[in-house]
Amino acid sequence: MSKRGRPRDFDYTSIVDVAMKTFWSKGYNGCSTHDLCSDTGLGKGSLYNTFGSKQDLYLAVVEHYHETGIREQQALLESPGSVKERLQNFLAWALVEDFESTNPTGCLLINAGLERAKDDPKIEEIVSRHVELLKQTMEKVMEEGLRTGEISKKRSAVDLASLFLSSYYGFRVLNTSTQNRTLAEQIMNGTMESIFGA
Amino acid sequence: MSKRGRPRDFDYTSIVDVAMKTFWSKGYNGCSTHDLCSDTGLGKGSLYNTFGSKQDLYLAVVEHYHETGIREQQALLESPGSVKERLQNFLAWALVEDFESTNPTGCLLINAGLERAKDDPKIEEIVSRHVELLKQTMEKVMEEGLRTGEISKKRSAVDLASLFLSSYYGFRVLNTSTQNRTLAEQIMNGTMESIFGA
DNA sequence: TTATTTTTGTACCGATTGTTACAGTAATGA
DNA sequence: TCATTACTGTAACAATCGGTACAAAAATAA
Repeated sequence: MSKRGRPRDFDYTSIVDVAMKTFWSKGYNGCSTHDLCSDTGLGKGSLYNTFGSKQDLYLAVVEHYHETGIREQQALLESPGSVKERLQNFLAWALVEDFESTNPTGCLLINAGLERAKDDPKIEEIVSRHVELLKQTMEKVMEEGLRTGEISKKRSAVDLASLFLSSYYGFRVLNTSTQNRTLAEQIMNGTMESIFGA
Repeated sequence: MSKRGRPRDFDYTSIVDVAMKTFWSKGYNGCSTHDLCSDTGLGKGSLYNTFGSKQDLYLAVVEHYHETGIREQQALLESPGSVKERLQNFLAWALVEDFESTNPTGCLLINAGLERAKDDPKIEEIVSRHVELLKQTMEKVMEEGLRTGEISKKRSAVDLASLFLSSYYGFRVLNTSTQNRTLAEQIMNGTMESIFGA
């Protein structure tokens, strides 16, 4: 007695995934419901029946981006290998995202935070949650580095994580805005040196 | 024989300044020509006769933001006082901008870079130019710090400037997206420690 | 004054905005 | 089969989009 009536002939998550790329490349205000329909292949009826509104769909999209993103980031930061290698890999992954990905350029979460956090508290909540989780993971990595001596002491894990966090987000923004690969590599150098430098 | 005909009864720069705040708080796609007209008090005739198009007005706005911004930033970084004080003041200024300003929150240049650089090469050019100038100024400051010994050596001025640059932009983005003042202060700590820490 | 030039406000343009209404279709449980 | 339920596609909605046309207004140079 659970499901009666015609079942939908598309997969919810696949549609969210397609809509994600549309929002990602055009922005929230920069794309229309027509764009979303033609990209997903859905009619307006199905789209609104399933997601309610453009705003709700965007919410589902950003939530989905957050979930897959934080998993990927945590995997990179908690992988085997030295702390230095892991942080290096993290930045290298971001570099690929910003310069060589088949996905739209940049970080959707940053875009969402800047374009919509002010107008949509739920977006601000997701972004804050993501940042908090990422920062906590970074703190654990820094603690490990301090414990093993990979990071020469004198700084707290919180300070180190905060620095790495902000540098990472600046990295993403500058990559997207200027597409300057030389600068990107200088930032990677500067960031790694600031943590592991003699 | 220079100027004939009815002179406009508004000040060009003042209008750019008002339009700046409209674009700043709503984004390029998020604000309409109607918004711009009602905020500036201009009719559509005057607006289009003077600026040509929404895109052109936005360009003038971003250019204006760049010019006044880079001047302010350079003044902070080249003011008298120790290198440490100057960098501290720079971040403190950004903190005020993001949490206590009467202006719209955040950095218009970042917004412009993320929302429009991909679609408007002229926007990308302004952002790149601004970042390059800011970075050069930071490099000079770092060189001075290294020369005087305020910054304990082993790192190049370029690496130091790149780090400070990315951390600064991440700072702005996180402030705007999460409005988390505790995090902001941790980032300031972490960034300053990474440069001046023992 | 008069001819010229520019600005200004208003009306208007077709296109697009996000959203809804609804008839038609397709699956279900009884 | 049949009543019920849900999904799909199309048409349409008022509102708004960026931009233009144009006549009235206001200033100048002569």
